[in-house]
Amino acid sequence: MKLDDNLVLSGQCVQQILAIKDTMELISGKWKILIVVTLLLNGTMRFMELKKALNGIAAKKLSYDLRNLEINKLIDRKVIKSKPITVEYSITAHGRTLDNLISELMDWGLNHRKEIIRN
Amino acid sequence: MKLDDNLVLSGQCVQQILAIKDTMELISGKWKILIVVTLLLNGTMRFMELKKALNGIAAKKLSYDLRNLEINKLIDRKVIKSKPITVEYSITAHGRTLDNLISELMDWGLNHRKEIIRN
DNA sequence: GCTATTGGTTTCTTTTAAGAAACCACATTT
DNA sequence: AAATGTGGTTTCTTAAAAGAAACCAATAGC
Repeated sequence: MKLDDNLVLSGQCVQQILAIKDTMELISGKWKILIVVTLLLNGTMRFMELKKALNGIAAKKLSYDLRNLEINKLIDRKVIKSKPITVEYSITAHGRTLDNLISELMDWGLNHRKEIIRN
Repeated sequence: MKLDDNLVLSGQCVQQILAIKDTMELISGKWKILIVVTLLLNGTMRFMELKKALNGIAAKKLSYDLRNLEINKLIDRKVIKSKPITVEYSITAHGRTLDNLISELMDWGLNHRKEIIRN
């Protein structure tokens, strides 16, 4: 019976499916992946620089997403004791490991657009 | 000035960023990627089979997501004139091109878990 | 004393995603 | 006649994500 097969298959790859869910949770949302890409492209940036580069993001969303990315060790937050105080954000080594995934997202998206337009 | 540099950089890769957004829109949500993975693992499946394999999805969500995936040519919907009527869902050739991306999501997620647990 | 800059926080509102439950047409089985 | 299986739709409710606007502390410049 097919349903049993499904259950068996699902049972065999719980870890893999959880891994996919984990990744999706981390990168999904309207701004998170764009924040990462912006930092990858520009290197170290300050809060207001990011806000302007991301054109349209609310300060609340930016600080919220930055905190989330920091908790997950994808970006680094460094407070500079200047006057007024400035804060520098940059990608961590672990964050940089997202580049393959981001390339894949990009390549697939470009190809998908062709596929959808074609027909 | 740094802000100008950012604007220039952003200007140079509008297409790429749009491609990333496109892909994210297509795969984000709680169930869509799981539907694709389930169909990749099991081949052709009927509505009720999918519903049971996805353990917990509401019929409304399943039919909504299936329609969305079909519109984007990732899955194929085939009505079989049996009694009672049955409907078969399967991945299209284009949908199958998601496998690299899915592997990348999985690999990154597995590695991320190690990274987070480690420290 | 007034205004601007920096990096936020707080509060409130709107939009979007998701879930639960009931319903439906059609056909078969009991 | 009633129940069952199939593939949904409809309606209502809840939860989560996102946006807008006001506010704030510290400091500097005018």
